[in-house]
Amino acid sequence: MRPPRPPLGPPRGRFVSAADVARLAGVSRSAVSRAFTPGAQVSEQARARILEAAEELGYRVNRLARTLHQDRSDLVGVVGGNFSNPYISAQLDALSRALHARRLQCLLMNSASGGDDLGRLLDYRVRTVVLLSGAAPDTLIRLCAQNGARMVLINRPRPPEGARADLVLADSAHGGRLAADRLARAGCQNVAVVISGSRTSAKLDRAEAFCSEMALHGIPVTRWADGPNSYETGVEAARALLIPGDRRVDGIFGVTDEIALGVLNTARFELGLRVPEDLSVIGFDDAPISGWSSHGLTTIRQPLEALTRATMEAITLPPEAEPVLCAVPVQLVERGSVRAPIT
Amino acid sequence: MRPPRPPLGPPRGRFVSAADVARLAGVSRSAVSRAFTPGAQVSEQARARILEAAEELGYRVNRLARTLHQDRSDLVGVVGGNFSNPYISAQLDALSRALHARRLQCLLMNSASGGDDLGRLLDYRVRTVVLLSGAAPDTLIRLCAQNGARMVLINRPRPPEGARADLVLADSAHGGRLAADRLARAGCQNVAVVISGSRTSAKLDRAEAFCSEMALHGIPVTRWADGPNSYETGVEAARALLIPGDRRVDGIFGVTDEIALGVLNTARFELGLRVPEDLSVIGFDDAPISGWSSHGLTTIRQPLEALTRATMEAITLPPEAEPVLCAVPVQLVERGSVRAPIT
DNA sequence: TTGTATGCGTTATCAC
DNA sequence: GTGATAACGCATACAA
Repeated sequence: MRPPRPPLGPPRGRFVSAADVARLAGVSRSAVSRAFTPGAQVSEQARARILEAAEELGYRVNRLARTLHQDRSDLVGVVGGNFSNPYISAQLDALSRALHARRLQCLLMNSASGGDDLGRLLDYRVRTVVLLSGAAPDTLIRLCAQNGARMVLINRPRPPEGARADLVLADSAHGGRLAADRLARAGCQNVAVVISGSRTSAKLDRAEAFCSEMALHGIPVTRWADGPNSYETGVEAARALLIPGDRRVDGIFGVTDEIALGVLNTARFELGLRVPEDLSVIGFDDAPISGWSSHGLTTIRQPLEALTRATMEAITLPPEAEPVLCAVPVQLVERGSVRAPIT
Repeated sequence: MRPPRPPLGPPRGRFVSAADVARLAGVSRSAVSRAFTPGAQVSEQARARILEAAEELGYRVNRLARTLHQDRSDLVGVVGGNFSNPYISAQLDALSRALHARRLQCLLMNSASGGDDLGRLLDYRVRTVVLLSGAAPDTLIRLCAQNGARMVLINRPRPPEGARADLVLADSAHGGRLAADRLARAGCQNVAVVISGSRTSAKLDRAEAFCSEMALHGIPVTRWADGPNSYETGVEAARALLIPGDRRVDGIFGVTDEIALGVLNTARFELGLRVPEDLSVIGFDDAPISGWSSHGLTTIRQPLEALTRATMEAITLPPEAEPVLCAVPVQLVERGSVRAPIT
């Protein structure tokens, strides 16, 4: 039992409650509640007195308690594995802005921090879980289904049959083909694709489509798949793939821009190759830094705005709505890291 | 009034509650509560039955309701203005990991999304608010104080007298001096400092210290302050500052790495200057991409680990503990964008 | 060890 | 328009 705190006293490490405000304003708790509920019936006079008291005390409606009563919070769980990845961080920036605009809150979870306690998001009664990276663990899928929370997977592997999840997918296959065609047009004779070892399906899809398309062109493809989705992976791949010789690799597709930038920089500054004269490099994502003049990376762009818009649509669907599938088109962005087409 | 849902029925858009579990396990609700409270008294037998039922239903303790009872959540509000900034995103990545390790949750707020509704964080009864960018609005400071929430400011302006906030500050003044001394040793005769227009005190401090130190060396400094803390700001500053002439600027200090990279790239690729031969560039932060071989930016490093550790210490302090001030040392990192010292 | 009763801060329902 | 009262899901003091 806590002692009733004097209305104007110093903070005691406790949050101000509606009861505190009611006491100061000389009204009942329900009146305070109504004053903060849009469309509720309160006299203008009482309302003003209440708001004044609230302002004085620094009162804020406890949305946790409100959620209790409504069984649906305005929290959205956002899961990512590496927020310093240039594309992920751009995604997060755009998504958090968009959530904020719809008055939803972003409960962030870094899945890189070990044990997949992603289920903990449900402890906070998130209305939706959004996955930016990693595969959706079966336990999480089941947990969301059992608790009626929506799930939005962005460029993630398609979950097992019967799992209810919204899918936002950039057109990986088309992107992979675009990359392949571009390298072919550049006259590449011996190309490689660098995939991270994590083998997320979106990245695999990009690589698969790239390989199939290259097969049509009759151009051999070396596959390099190891390590996380990171710059260092690109660095190591470049060191391994770009060994001098008469059949040296002359074109590389990195399945993410971060990987491609690792390849690009290693080729240029460590191995002394000229890009695009000696080596053509193409990426996938179109992260902001890819356009910097220090890189000039030709890449397959996943438009961030479209991705974010589709994500927000799925997020704001009512819990019982059928899952949606949203395909986001991609496009080639020329920047100069691939040789000009031969005519 | 909702109908009691069949234990194994399909999800009805509602979260599973302890009552549901109790029903299935044939025990009271309190027993369920105890089974999930570490150190509570439950028979091993009941406990097993309860956990099994919980597993089957996909039950998760509602931490929102638990918070209600404890008046202290494990939510930490994290405020940033631009998550795609290379240093901020690295900070966020490290911080979210560290929070997760202490079983705290990260409630993210993007302050760039307009109206400073930062007060909304308190609606979720966050135990602490962490500011990564922007200045702390007075209203937020007051709100936190009145509600007994801690506040941690990372490289932010010192709040008004009497405001209780933990401060984590990299040694801006020392960093600014280090930058100045380094450019002086490189033989620069005419330097500039590029500050963002946002004028956060940490950035101003860096610039001030730089200017004072340069004055000691008798080297004139041009100040350029406009635009946000972004790459483009560096680009525009470079275009404006690096006009050809016999007294051209031969050294530039960018108060953040992102700005410095904008300067560096513009000088190299747009203006055709050689760095460091024609122009020395030095930054502040040591973002991961500054070390990439495409940049090789000499910079003042704020060690991320120390920053994060200090932040976590402040975050985990009890609400009533006195505010702490933690100074984080900085150091010069040589990478080649500044000319070798003249002897 | 177990269940009952109470309180946490809120909203919704109900008399007045 | 207003105030009492009953939920909401949980933890806990207390009784059994």
